Amino acid sequence: MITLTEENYIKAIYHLASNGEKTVNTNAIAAVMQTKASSVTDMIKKLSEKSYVDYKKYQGATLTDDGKRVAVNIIRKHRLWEVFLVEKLNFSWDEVHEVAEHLEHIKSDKLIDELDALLEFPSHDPHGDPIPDKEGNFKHIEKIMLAKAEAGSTYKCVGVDDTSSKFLKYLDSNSIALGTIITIKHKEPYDNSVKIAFENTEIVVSQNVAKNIYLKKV
Amino acid sequence: MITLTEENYIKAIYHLASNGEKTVNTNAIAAVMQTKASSVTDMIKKLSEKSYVDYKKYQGATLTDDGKRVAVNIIRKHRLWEVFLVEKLNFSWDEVHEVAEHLEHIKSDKLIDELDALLEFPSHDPHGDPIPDKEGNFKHIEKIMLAKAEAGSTYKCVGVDDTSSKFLKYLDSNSIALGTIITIKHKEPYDNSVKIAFENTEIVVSQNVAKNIYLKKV
DNA sequence: AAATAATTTTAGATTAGTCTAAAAATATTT
DNA sequence: AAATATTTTTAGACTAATCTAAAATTATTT
Repeated sequence: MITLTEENYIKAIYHLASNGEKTVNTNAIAAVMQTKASSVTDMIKKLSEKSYVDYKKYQGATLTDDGKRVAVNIIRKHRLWEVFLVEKLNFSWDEVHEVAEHLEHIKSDKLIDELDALLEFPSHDPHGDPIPDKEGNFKHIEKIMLAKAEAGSTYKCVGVDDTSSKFLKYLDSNSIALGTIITIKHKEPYDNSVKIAFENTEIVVSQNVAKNIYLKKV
Repeated sequence: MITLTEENYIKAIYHLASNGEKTVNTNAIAAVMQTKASSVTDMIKKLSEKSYVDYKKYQGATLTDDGKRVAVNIIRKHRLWEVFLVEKLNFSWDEVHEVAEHLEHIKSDKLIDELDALLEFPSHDPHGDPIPDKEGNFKHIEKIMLAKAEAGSTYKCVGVDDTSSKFLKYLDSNSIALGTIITIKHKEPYDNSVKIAFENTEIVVSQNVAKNIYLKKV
């Protein structure tokens, strides 16, 4: 049996490992889990005993294949529920994350498989993130940060990194959504802001924003 | 903040109070919660401090208005999720209870209101139990136990008491469902079994079964 | 109304997850 | 390479929910 807390730690380790190094350090986990390093050490030991992570003292943690399987399954559930909330329950993309954080822990294979079918096997969630299939395979989409896009080129918006309500509402208020076709007009070296054009509009976005939008060349 | 465990105790007390006396004793709660009387005492004290139950030592517990409000809200969520599982995810009525036990604890008003709308504001769950509205009002259906129905009369099946998978599968295998029109052919005084007729069939059901089926005169 | 039985509560211990404060190990600076 | 800073771990304590065993109360029987 795996507890709710264990699942959340595994998920945190998975996310930390996927955007960066493969071995995850204690403080980083503590930051994500909003807890103290000492608590993380305790939990890592427990997860290590249960074979969800490999752990050597002072050397950080990495997920085992078993741990990865658990993480991907939770992510599958989280993203399917997000699609459900948007498609069937009229949630907007900035409202789904928190509720999905709870729904993702419900354990029932039939529930998830039928939900998947009801939604017609969606490949991406409302933020553009890929949804793993039953076996845990995802289609990796090649995408680049807006911050790294080249001036003069045109792209399609295919995802966001920050899924906080605040950021998504900012995008809404600027009419940027998944699928929006964006041309890079100018990259300002001084503050790394970027001038972009789409649908008769031209706006300048900060570096912070530019790092949280993913594009694909068109 | 109310914990998962507290919610489950409140629900248990509500159900125990609604089929019988208004004051619920410690051992009865322990039986429902599959725990020991001493644990129940501890929890009742805690719920009493939080004003969800009235409690005097050795005198059992009763829900306060606040406690009832919590209980009815959980029941609303439970029954809406059951309808969702049957109507949208192809669950059968014997599969829904366990999953709904978990889904009922997800806290989001928007989630439940939108779910209610998606299901077109159902009045009853898959077992015939009424679904409270947002304000906690349910329409009380007048119904009688099959065991108390009178010989010679005709009724419609409107509910079941036991929602265990075992019992519901028994009903399925005998083609008894909500809405089935049943005529009482004979009540056997020896063992309180009942001979019933419906749709070209005649079967005898035991007293145990007869006590778990609810009928309404037609 | 005693005696006995059943129920309920208390006292003290246990587990999961957390914390603080101090110690140990590793990394960085000088 | 020694000193300092940072990170991680340990030790011991705390809370929520549970348990066992014993004590207290209430209910039932004789």
